[in-house]
Amino acid sequence: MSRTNPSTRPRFDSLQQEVFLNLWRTYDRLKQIEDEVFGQEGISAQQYNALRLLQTVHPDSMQTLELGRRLISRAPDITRLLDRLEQLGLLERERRSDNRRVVQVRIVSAGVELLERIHVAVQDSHQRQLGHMSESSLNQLARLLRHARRPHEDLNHPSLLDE
Amino acid sequence: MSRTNPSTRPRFDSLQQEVFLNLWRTYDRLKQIEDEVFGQEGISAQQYNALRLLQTVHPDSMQTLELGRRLISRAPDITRLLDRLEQLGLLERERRSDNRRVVQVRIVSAGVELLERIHVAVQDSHQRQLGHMSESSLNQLARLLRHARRPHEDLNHPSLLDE
DNA sequence: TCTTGTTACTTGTTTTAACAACTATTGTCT
DNA sequence: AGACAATAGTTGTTAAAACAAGTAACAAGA
Repeated sequence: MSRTNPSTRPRFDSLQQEVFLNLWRTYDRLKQIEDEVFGQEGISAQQYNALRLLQTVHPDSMQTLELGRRLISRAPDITRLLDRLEQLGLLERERRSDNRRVVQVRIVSAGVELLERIHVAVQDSHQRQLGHMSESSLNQLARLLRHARRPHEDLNHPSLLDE
Repeated sequence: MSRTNPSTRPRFDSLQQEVFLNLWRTYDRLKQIEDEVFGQEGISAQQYNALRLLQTVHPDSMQTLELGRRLISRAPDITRLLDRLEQLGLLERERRSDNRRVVQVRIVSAGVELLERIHVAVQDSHQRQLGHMSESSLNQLARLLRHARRPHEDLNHPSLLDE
């Protein structure tokens, strides 16, 4: 509880709590902005993220849990997330014959087209979210965020966000 | 798209996107840590937050939508959030006689006791989340997070996080 | 080859979240 | 006073998240 000057922060129990609450609120506010874009296409940010990952390996496929691990946000419900995208005709799944436990997931043309269709709107939303910050502030913020979560990342399965 | 050196970030469409994804992932990882604490008491972080706000005015009450506006994360479903806390016997609600549209919410003793009971565990979780960062890094991070969301805050209804 | 264990999902169930539509009250304008 | 708008919640409905338990397929050792 290294508070050198309590009078400046009377409403938090600790500096760590203050930072976490700021993180939570900032995420919530910024998320709302990009959710407007995804809402218009009828998908969620998490679903978009899954499609993006599949696009990086297209026309190859990726196995279900591997995809789940690489998502920005953890997804214990990866099966049904993919169910919905499959029902929308955005991807296809196939059980692998050499190991029938594994299900391979592949984005299909309608999925690629959706990504292309909303690409500009997504970029616009990121500008609206953070376009008011300088490049150096953004780099600094990214660095601090990575530092904040580093001890909590699974080193065996780093996300594409980790350096 | 002020990317001076694209080769260092080949996997993002923009610096703004990179920062937002880092924010999302960091929030997700840190949230998981404190959710363990709340899970043991059977409440959510958002519910805990509502109780905390009510505690700040205890033994006075606060009206429903005012409480909803002050939550860290927006809560369009504030009615049912309060329903659950009321069913747990942690708060009480009363329709105001001088304006029967308004419902006043007040934390009751069981709610205060719950907050006292888990206070230490919550503080511990914040230490586990961010205890590895220096005080100056934490202050810098808090400052950048406030800067990031400033244009998106409702100036008419600032949260207690805003300076 | 027959357990026993591990892996890779699936399913069931319960909470939450999000959005829209709806009700009850009060305020305002004529 | 009556009409109309605005306020403060509530309810209905659907989608998504979280957690636990269950199933099928493969792996490894006795």
